Amino acid sequence: MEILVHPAGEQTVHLLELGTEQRPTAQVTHPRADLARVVARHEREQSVRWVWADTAALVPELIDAGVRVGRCLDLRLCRAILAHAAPGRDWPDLGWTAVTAAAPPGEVVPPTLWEETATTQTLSLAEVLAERELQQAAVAAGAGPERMRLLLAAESAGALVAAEIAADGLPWDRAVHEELLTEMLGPRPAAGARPARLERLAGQVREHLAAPTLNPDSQPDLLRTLRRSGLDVQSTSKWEIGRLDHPVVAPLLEYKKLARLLSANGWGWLDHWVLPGTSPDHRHRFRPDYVPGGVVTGRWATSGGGALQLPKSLRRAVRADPGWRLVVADAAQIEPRVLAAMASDDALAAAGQAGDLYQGLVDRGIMATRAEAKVAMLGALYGATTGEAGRLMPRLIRAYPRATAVVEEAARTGEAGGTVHTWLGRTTPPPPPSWRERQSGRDRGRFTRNFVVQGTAAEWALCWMGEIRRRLAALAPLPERAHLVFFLHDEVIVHTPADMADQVASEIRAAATEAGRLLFGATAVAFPLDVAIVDSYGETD
DNA sequence: CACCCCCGCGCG
DNA sequence: AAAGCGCGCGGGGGTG
Repeated sequence: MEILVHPAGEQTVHLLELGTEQRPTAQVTHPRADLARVVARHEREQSVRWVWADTAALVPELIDAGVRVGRCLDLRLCRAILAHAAPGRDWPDLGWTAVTAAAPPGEVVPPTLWEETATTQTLSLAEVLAERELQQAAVAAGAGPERMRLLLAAESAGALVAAEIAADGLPWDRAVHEELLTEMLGPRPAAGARPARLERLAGQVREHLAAPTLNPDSQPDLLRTLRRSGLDVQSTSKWEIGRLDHPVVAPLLEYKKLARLLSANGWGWLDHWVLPGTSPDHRHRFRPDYVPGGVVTGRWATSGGGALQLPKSLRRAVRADPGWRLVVADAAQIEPRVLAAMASDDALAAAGQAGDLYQGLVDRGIMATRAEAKVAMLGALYGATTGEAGRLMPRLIRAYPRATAVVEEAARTGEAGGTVHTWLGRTTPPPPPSWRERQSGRDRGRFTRNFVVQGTAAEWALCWMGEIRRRLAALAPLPERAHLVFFLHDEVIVHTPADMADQVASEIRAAATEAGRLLFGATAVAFPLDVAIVDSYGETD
């Protein structure tokens, strides 16, 4: 059954059973403080799909109260998908344009910001009910109602996962992180000062360039100084500097690497984003602020913390609690596999059957080396026309005409100003009316080409995670339940009691197969994972 | 001072 | 200095 939850102000909350004929059959009003208890009772008694405007606005208080829900429908996220899929319908403005950014931990948020983001509070019950009915009508009238329902369910499950990861946090070993920083940068400096190692490197750079006042953090200053030293560079990128023959290259590249580490994940980041866990025998926790559906293609984004850019060099600091383990799983070559399934390309499916799809291309004599196979495949997915990828393209098209036709077709549609959609029906926004003035058709074509694959891969990942979440909930009750703690496009980390790690690993594998079946039915495409059971994320590099 | 853009680099 | 997609983030430096 479906129950709509609608907070009315700070004090009360309405619960409405949604009848099969889309009309509410029973409405109950509770004090807001009772919400978690009421939700928990329903969860115990029957299988419920909760329907609400905004998961991020409701679920954290349930989690705080120790209550987890099985399924939901997040109307705000569904609206974002449906408004693009059915642009002809008359969608009222509900103030849902912006993604809700949660406050970083410990941050004092100005009240005005809260007022701007807490837009769902102002909606009336009637508006939410009307929205729900509009959405159902749009789904039913759409090109693929079944697929769209799966997408909306998966997107909503993602919102639950994101809320739970924020609550549970990624276990983080502060001491390991601090050791790494000290090792690479030197001891923690006074606020605003450069760490010793960086200061030394800056000195070497200034010396090699005979520029005693150079600020290596200033791109204009650095570019000017390099050119004045007779170095023919157009930028200060490490790519370009790396091919120079000059004694400044080594210290400068090292400086850039370490300066990046300091500014992105230094002591400041650690203080701000890694906080004590809820229990004394826990490690600290990094709580990523994921934004489900934050990317046009349907990938997640982040808003603060940079969880999706966690440098590999720091992954050693991600460590399970004592008595717990991390199960790290990533989907091997998910984008080409998804493409093979979309195109029913049995030849490409067969190449990926044994495990490594790129190696499969080599074994079949299509490409000479694995590196070549990867470059060619990524080139096809991204729309490469020149260089090595462009040169290899004809061989790929000849070997896999069905799969390559899917992305070529998406590119042609985009070049002509059309919209394309993913397997489950997420649609590109239309190009703005004046797009040709600012963007070439080729640019738009590369975007739509990649959209269908990146977006469908994101759908697979959502189904995978939703299925993992469902299976883990069935495995054990809280608080000893294994739980998702990290997500990175095609990779997950589950934090699990050590004695359940093997079981968790096999559930994660089964979930991957199930995700493929949910999206594509009986497909010839395999969705293998690389799975590792470790104490530290760094062990998987 | 707040705001915005550019650049460069981390991730997939 | 990217060929070839999608992002977030921080620092510098300019503008109002």
